[in-house]
Amino acid sequence: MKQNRLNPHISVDCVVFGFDSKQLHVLLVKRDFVSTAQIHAVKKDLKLPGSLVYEDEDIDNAAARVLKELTGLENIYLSQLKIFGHPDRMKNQIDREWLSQTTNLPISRVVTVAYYSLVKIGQLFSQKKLKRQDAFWVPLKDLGQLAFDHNIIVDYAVKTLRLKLQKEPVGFELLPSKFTIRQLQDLYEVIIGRELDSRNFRKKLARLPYLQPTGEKEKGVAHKPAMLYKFHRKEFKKSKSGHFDFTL
Amino acid sequence: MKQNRLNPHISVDCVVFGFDSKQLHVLLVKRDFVSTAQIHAVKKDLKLPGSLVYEDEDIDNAAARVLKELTGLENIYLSQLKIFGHPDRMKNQIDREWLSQTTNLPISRVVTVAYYSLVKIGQLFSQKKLKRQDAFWVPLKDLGQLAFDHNIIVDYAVKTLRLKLQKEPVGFELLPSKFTIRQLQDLYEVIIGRELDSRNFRKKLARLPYLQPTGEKEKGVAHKPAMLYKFHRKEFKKSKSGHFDFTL
DNA sequence: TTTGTTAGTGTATTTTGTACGCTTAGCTTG
DNA sequence: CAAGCTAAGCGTACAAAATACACTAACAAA
Repeated sequence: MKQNRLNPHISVDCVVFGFDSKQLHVLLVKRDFVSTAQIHAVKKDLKLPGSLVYEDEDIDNAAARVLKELTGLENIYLSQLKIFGHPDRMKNQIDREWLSQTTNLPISRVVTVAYYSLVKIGQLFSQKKLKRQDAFWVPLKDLGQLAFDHNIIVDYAVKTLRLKLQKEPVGFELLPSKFTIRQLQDLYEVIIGRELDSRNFRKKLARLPYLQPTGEKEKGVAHKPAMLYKFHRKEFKKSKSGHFDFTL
Repeated sequence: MKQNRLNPHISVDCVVFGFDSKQLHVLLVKRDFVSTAQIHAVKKDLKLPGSLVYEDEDIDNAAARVLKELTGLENIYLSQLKIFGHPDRMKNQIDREWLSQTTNLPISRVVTVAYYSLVKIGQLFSQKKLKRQDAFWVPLKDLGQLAFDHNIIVDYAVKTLRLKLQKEPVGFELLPSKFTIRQLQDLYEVIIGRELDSRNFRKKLARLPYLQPTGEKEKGVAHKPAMLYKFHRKEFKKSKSGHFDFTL
């Protein structure tokens, strides 16, 4: 199943978000590339982890495989974001050169399927499985210019993340398994770009059956230590399958 | 721009929803097809309007073009739904035969980009531009078996429609430009699959700046005639760009 | 022991959701 | 032409949720 031919028409790209209790980051990989013209600045040589899919491979699987190959991340929930298929999205000469060098295939037009995902940042660097050391967390705020149309893809992913947050408590995916309320609130503030009242935030949380205190407390902080909480996935699923709201 | 080569790897398919004040319908087209083996039942020969994209064509444009070619529908807002790219999605022999007959291309694997859209049913049949008369509205409830993996695509589209309704007042797209509150409520009840209290429904509506009475009334009904309302798109956009909610 | 810093609780007010009953306008039917 | 049917449209009382705002508690560092 592995050593198949590559399908030179369809690729996948993954936008993986991480949160370090300060800001949102995106996982990028370095593009090794020797231009025929000149050597390019490092900033220009970052891209989303992505690649062509195999002729005989499901697209969703391809995304998971590529992410693993390029970053070592495994068993990550990837969600389809959107397809980017403008015929000119590869018009940049550098991009075309890179593609033909790395694939040895005649490339005419590549349609890419973008995926996005949320991970706890620790997960990446704690893993020994990192196959290549050229995967980086880059703060969303200073992404600089990426290869291909990857800036557009990231922008779209950020919007989608915000929308997603309007309906699902997806924030928990970005935090360690035990976290404080403050961490959760910081995360929400970063994503929605607005400050929240911590008292009302807590009040909302108190109603949730799927947020449970662990009994443990934070240690080594220079102030009153906070309670650590866990997200109970099973409880969440139970509570979710209830009513159904609508908007007019 | 038109008479380009077809890209035999990527197709588009459109799930177009319509509402006839009773139930939801999906727009389907007949597939003309002479099987080498036998003639198939009509039910089996319905499919979503869709086709391969041209080599040099933006995917979003392709969806609009195909929809127009197959159904006459034009200037419809199409939204990307999901990509369906399982390698076996074309394993059915009949589907393969049909494809190679209609395209005269060597087809190995086709990844399709599904789009969905909401239209007022009248719009289709009032148009003279209907190029082919083999486009039909079929009630969602009795779709029967469709070609390819189109049943899966429709199911996914229905789910997405429901989700969409949780965040945007997308219902107006399905009604004629002037409609009664009752029509709007019926629509919502069909989509969310639950009855709503009409008094509270009205109360919610009363707060919306973008729902405006026209002054006209229904005619020829065997009861008190209802006021006709309009959806004001500009007002809606204004009101939308305000706050930002989130879910925990 | 004092100081700085964040955790964590409480209350009053406003807004929104929910449940439910009655009157009104027009057509239909005897 | 009057009585009756049907859906429109309004109003009220109660519950739940969002919002605004102020203080005490626990720990580390100085």
